[in-house]
Amino acid sequence: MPNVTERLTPRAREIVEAARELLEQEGAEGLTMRRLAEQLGIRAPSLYKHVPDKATLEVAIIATGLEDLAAALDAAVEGAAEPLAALTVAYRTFALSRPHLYRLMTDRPLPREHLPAGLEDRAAAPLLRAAGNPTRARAIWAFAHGMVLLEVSRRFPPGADLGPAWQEGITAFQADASRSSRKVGTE
Amino acid sequence: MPNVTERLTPRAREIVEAARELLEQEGAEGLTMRRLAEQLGIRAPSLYKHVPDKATLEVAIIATGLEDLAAALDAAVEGAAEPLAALTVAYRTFALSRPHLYRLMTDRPLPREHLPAGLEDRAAAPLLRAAGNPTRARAIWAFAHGMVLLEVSRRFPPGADLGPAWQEGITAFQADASRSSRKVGTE
DNA sequence: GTCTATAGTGGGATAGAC
DNA sequence: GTCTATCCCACTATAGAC
Repeated sequence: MPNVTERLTPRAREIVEAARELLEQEGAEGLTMRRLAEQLGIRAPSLYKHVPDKATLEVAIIATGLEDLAAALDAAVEGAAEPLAALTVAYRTFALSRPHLYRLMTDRPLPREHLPAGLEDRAAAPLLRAAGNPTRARAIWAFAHGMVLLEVSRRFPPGADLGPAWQEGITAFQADASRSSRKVGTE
Repeated sequence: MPNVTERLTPRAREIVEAARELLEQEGAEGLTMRRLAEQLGIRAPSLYKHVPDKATLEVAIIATGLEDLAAALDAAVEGAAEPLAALTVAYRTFALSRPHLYRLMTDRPLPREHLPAGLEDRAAAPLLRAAGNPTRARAIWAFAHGMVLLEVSRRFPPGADLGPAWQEGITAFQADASRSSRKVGTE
């Protein structure tokens, strides 16, 4: 299983695209080779002429998701007055608009050996820049990730207003940023 | 499917206990009625004399996990000089020592109708007290939840030192707490 | 409380023809 | 590039005997 997004035949690309749609409509359990074939109007065994197995297909889906995330975050910081706030909003929007893809992307260790080189770094770069150092970037990522997952898993009490909670975290980390840059500069 | 932890026969309790162990050893996919029976030295159909179905069993597992979490957090705050720091440490310890149970507890909406009354509130109370208001409690919870999940999913870069990231978040929210209590008091 | 037998469903994947 | 036929696996759950 070599790098996945590269050297994908056009037909394979269509299959990955259909798989993403199916995943989003039906969730991870609904993503089966049989249903995917059905969505494409073919039989399941035909898929194996274009994709070696289901695991490879999932890696390809994850790769497209990371590409999209990187693009969304890049667009969000561009010329933003408050990069941290802009990034968290974009991150939340990304995740809530494709919750099942987001889960697939974060549920498991990244299949780094099978991802295009530099992709993970590209997706992480905007936040790393806004946060100033890896430690703060990780803390802020964790906050956003936790908010998003608790939101899509509907684990907060029903009716909880989450806007203020997001704002609370953003404010806390912004203040922390100025305080810690006074103290230690960048890491 | 009525409230689950109450009115469990002794044999049913043993089954739930074995299920928790199996879950932790094998992960959520390894928790099947067949394997559970095997662990107990019986056949799968025999389980159904004691437990109505698998969904009920999962709810019972979640309930025991919430009980344990509530107890761990209560113990952590008791007499702690820095309740917020103590709580995050206890939360992390809880989750990392039973990652699959933790996932099961947070993956999906809480089955509130089938949980003992007040259990969710009991588990949430220590953080709510330490945070001062629900909004901040939610933000801090999200931070801890995100850290824990990224940690157990091994999504951080390999070798990343996560102690500083935890500290960063704790510090940020502690500072935020004093600032916002000056401004608005409790919610 | 446990068993055997079994129903019913659905999954990933391969062989080989067209 | 797609098909049919098929294998083999695993799962939840029920019926009914002991």
